[in-house]
Amino acid sequence: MSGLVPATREALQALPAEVAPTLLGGELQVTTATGAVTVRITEVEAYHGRGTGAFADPGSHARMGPTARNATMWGEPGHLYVYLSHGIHSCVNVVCGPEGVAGGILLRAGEVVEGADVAHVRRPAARLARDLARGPGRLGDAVGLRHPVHDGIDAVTGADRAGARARLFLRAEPLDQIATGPRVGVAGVAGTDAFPWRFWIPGDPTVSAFRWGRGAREAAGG
DNA sequence: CCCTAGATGCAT
DNA sequence: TGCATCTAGGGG
Repeated sequence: MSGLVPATREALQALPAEVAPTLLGGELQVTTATGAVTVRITEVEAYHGRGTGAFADPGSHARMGPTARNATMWGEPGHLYVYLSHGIHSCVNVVCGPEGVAGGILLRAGEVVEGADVAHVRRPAARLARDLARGPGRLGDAVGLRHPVHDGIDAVTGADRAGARARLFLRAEPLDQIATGPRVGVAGVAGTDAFPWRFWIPGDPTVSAFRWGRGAREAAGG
C-alpha cells in the first residue's frame, strides 16, 4: 500500500475523463462475508452524463438524464455505481464529478494483489491469476460486489452496505506511462476516437482485450 | 405492449 | 459463434 492514499471526495470532484487516468495504479479493497479482496486498477473507462456541455456522452447510461437505474451516477463522488450487464454481470464504477452531475469511471480490469484465494473461489472459471479480474464483469465477481444490493456503496468512508465494505486508494504520484484509446463495446460515435476515454497501464497482462461495439467499426470508417 | 440492443463472459 | 437472462428505450 506504499505510495497510496485514501481517496477523498475532493480528488474525485473533476469530470470523469480527467479523473479516470488518476485511478490507474490505485487499489480497490472490498470486504464481504466471504472474504476480502484487493485489486490494483489497471484499466478504466470514463462515462459522462447528460448536460455536461462539451462533454455530452452518448455512450453513457446517464445520457438520457436521471433514471432509477443510473441514480447513483448523479450522486456524491466516491460511491460505487454497480450495474447489471446483460442480466448477468455486475460491473463497478467509481462515481465522480460534482454531486448533481452524472459521472462514472468503469473499472474494466485489475490485478488481484490481496485475497487471491478468495477470488479464485468466486471465479472458478479463471485458471490464471491474471484472469481473476480481467474484464469488468470478472472484476465485479472477484471483489464480490453485486447488483442491485451493493449499488451506491461508499468507497470513501468504507461504510457497510448489504454486508460489504469498499475502500478506494489512489496513487500519491501519478503513473508516468498511461495508454489511451476508444472505449470497449460501445456502439456508434461514442465508441470511436471521438471519445478516447479508455485508459490503461501499457503492457500490463491484466488489461482486457479490445473489441468493437456494434456499429462502432462502421462509425469509425473501417 | 413487443422488440431490440446492451459499458459481457464462457463454452463450443 | 451462440448463449445466458435482465432492463431501459423506442416503436407499434
